[in-house]
Amino acid sequence: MSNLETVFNIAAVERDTGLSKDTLRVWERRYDFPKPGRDANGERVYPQEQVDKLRLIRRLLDLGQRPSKVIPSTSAELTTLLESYRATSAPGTPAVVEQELMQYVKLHRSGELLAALHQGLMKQGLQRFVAETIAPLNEAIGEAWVRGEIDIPEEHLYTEQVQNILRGAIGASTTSNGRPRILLTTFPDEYHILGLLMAEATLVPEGASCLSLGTRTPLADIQSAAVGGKFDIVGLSFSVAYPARHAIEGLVELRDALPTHIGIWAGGAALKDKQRRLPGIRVVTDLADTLTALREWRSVHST
Amino acid sequence: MSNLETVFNIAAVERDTGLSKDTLRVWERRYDFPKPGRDANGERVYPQEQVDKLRLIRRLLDLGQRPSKVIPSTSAELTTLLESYRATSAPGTPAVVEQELMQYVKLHRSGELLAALHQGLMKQGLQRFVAETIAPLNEAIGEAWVRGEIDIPEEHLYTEQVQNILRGAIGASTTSNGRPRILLTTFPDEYHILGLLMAEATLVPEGASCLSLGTRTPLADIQSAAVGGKFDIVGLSFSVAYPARHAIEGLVELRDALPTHIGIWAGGAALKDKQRRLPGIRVVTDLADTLTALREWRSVHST
DNA sequence: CGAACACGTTTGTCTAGGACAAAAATGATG
DNA sequence: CATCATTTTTGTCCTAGACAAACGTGTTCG
Repeated sequence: MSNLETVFNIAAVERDTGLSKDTLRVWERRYDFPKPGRDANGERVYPQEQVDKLRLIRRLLDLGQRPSKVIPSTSAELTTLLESYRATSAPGTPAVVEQELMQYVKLHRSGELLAALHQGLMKQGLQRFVAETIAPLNEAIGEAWVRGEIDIPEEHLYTEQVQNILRGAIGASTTSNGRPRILLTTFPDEYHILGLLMAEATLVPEGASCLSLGTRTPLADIQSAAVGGKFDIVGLSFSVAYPARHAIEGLVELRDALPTHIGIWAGGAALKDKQRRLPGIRVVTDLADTLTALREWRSVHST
Repeated sequence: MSNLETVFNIAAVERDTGLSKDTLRVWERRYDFPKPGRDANGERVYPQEQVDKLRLIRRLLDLGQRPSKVIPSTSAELTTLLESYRATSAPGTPAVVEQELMQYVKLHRSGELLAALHQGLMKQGLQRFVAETIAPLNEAIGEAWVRGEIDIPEEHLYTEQVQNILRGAIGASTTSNGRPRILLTTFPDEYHILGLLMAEATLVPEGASCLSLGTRTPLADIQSAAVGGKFDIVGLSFSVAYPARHAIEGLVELRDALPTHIGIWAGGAALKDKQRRLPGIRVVTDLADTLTALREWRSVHST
């Protein structure tokens, strides 16, 4: 049996952590971490543990820490630090159901997971199910991922099951003539689709007609699809891992490329507190705010 | 609206064209194009026309052209070349329904597309719908893409709608205790999911219990998921675009990493005629063959 | 006491050319 | 014709220096 000792090249680490190749190299130069090995060709080879630590660091940077502070710490210290954030922020979200679902993910109980999700959907209805079950669960999964408690296949399994549930429910309640007409997609280097599906699941029951292009649409194509399809709004989703700077640059460029009568809504953790750098763009802070944005649009466009 | 002379920095060009910064710089060195200006800080500044030409080039590369051939040409010549692709490969004579669906894709009639797909599903049942409608349509879409008749957003739109339909239908007929237990996924650099969904839609009605991990699962994770989840079979899907050599290497490595009692099924256009280089792996030629493989497994494992 | 400004530090991205392996094209051989 | 070996093409990685934007800190002023 061959050894599948997991190592990563620099491109893979960029994908997994959201830290650019340039950043990874300059950190190595300045802070002496990460310290990858080299293969026969002199190219960097990152072991699993260093990638894990980089993910922890990335998470702390998103929380406002600075590289020089966190990079020298050990993984254990970083985990403690992350948990201290967790303690301060989470006000009353006990969620027994959430813990149960999380267990199914960790134990690969896909059957039970699907059944429990289905049950939640039936009980709460699509919108509440998404807002009260899926969204918090997403966050819990993200945190567990950073803490190394869950793995890629577990995250894949989770994403697949949620997609199965949400796409089924969206398909059942879809309308094609409602207003506004909303085009949903992501930028080319964003792979995460759950944000889009959650937005669609929130908007469709309100009578908006949503069209999702899935992930990874080039900017020029977003523009031509929006104009050609006579959409009122373009909705973009950014996961935590998406570099805020990229998001802002891309959004500004898109705003410039679209006629002013087409609105842009941008949502996701990467854009928290970035509204002031995004004139002409509606930053959607969470799913409830998505509904607020919808009401705003309708009150402005009612004649 | 945008100011008269819109210019782009290298990061923006990477976003807009999908060509990496490294590639842009090395082309400039080797082919003397693109030839961006420089700002006060000595950094590249790309004018609109060069970005437009880069997009044309990108498109031609996707169609199989090589950089050294196309980069020296003018934009006008490239446009002509692109149009020649449309003219050359005459489309065969696809079925009437198929043509109708294709029209919906081209015209962005997502509502009608979804309705027609739904109707097809109701009329034919899941298995026949997949084999007789979706599979040929997939091929027609692929050909139209090569001919330049459809674009990235149209392909995305198609993929999304088919996913909505198939996931809904699979969810409705899923069983969790059937045999064999099949794990479905793709290798890390394969993004296309429709092959997996079609396989799942074919197998689930036969009473197999399928678990899809979605796309892009690292080899080591496929291995641990297959062993940990006590699966009987691992199913991999490869789209036309997937390099056959990579597929073969990966499959051989996976075969080596899995215990012999776990079967490997590999399907997709990339593996046509490669069976003899893949000992211990069942190459599945099409959807009908998938059912044959299932029957084979059951007759061998019936006690 | 808080806002506004100036200053030093931190940090990410850009630059140049060199190098090399994977992929494609080409030629040779069964 | 198909398979194998060789050459050319092409994308990605390398090093190490530079600099502007973001950030933190200290100072001054209303």
